[in-house]
Amino acid sequence: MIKAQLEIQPIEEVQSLKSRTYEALKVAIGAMKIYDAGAELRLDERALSLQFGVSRTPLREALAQLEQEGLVRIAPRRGIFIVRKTKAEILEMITVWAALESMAARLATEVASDAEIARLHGLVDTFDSDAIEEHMGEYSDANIRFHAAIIALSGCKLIAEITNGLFTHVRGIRQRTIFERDRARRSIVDHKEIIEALETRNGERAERLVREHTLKLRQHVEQFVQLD
Amino acid sequence: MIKAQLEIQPIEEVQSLKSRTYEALKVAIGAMKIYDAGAELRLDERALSLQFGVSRTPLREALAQLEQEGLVRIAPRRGIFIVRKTKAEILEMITVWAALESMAARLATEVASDAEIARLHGLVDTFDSDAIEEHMGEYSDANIRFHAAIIALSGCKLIAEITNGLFTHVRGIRQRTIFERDRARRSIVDHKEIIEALETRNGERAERLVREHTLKLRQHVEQFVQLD
DNA sequence: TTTCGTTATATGGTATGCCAGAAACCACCA
DNA sequence: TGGTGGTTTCTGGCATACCATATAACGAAA
Repeated sequence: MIKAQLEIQPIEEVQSLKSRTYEALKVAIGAMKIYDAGAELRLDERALSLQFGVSRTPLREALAQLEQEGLVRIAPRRGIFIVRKTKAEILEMITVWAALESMAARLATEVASDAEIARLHGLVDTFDSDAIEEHMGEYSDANIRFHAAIIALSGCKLIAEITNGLFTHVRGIRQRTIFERDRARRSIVDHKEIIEALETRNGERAERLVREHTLKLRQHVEQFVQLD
Repeated sequence: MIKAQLEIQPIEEVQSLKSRTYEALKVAIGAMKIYDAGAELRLDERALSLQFGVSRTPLREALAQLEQEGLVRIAPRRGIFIVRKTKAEILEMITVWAALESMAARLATEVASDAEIARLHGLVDTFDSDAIEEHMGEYSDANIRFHAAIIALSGCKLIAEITNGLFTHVRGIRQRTIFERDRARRSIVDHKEIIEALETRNGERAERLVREHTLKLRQHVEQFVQLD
């Protein structure tokens, strides 16, 4: 007998103003080109509360969370400032990223299924052609997704969480990072090697390749990106 | 000519109630044995605001930060609950720790001075004797400081920051972790090997040793610590 | 006695108002 | 004209009052 079951779907949980304000602020800050000279880094509580249409209380709680996350700095009776990361801090973030993603690669060789690993090809092989420079935008996206995929394959939620947090900060820099032709091409070669190491379940090698790959980025940023 | 200079010292910066409440709550939560069965995990805003002698506003901002940090969960109109980490989450934290500290060890071989590395002996050689079991408390402290020292030697502030955050969560577990005699003894052997790798500036080896050392802890917790 | 509906209460969510301190502004004096 | 000191204003910190909802308590009906 077939029961006519009620289609139950979770009640649309309208999030609190605090959390919605938090998200909105995060997006807004992410969209700002805070590294452009003369960018306005000051936030005004009252102005924001008007813009968002909420009172200062939930707004301030959202700001407290963003402060904890390191996105803004609250100076008592001075103002609220978007934090501009120094180059040294960016380099540290990339270093931490290297540590975490390489560990993720090692874990992936232990826990990911063959099918899951095989799916990585889709994020790399597309750009096999020599016409990379024409698809830099797409490549940049695929590049990010490739690294996120490895982290996902590790099954370690915490690594995903932390690297996500780092990404929030590094995103601003990305706008100013120039991928010259050779870097993109060599990056693809690296990615293929990484996939191969994962497929052969060579944890040691996968870890090393990912680490070295990311440290190349570190070196590149250190050498060519000007911030301060 | 010697000037009679005014001895200027920075004015005692009285922190905001928010940040002081944040610190106090963090300490209070850390001191709680939240993993004991029947432990009270619910926090009451109004009661806390009375206990701390502050209004709910700064208290709530502090709680918002703790929520961001993952120490508490705020359920709308239900209550505020101290987050009990699952065993799986603890294991992930140790994994992340392994990734970060091993990277720190690698960095330390590149940037730390000989003198700084030599100072590590002080945290290990003391326990050379076979009477470790009589000084478990001290050893536990020295053990923690040893790992913190390696991280400090890397010069990477971000690694220190993240591992500190992890430590806040793992501290609660530590109370329930039994260090049996052999683990302590073998731990000291590991530490000596690590120091030697650092002294010989063998980054590859230092990284591997630290990683394996921490993954041993992971394995131990996975096998012997019961939480859920 | 049990169950269901109603009411009361407890608890977090939000708005608002006032306060204190910092910075900007301005007037006055040298 | 330049600098100093007072005053105003702007801004975040904090307290409090009220609101909405989840849960508990209670009572009536079956």
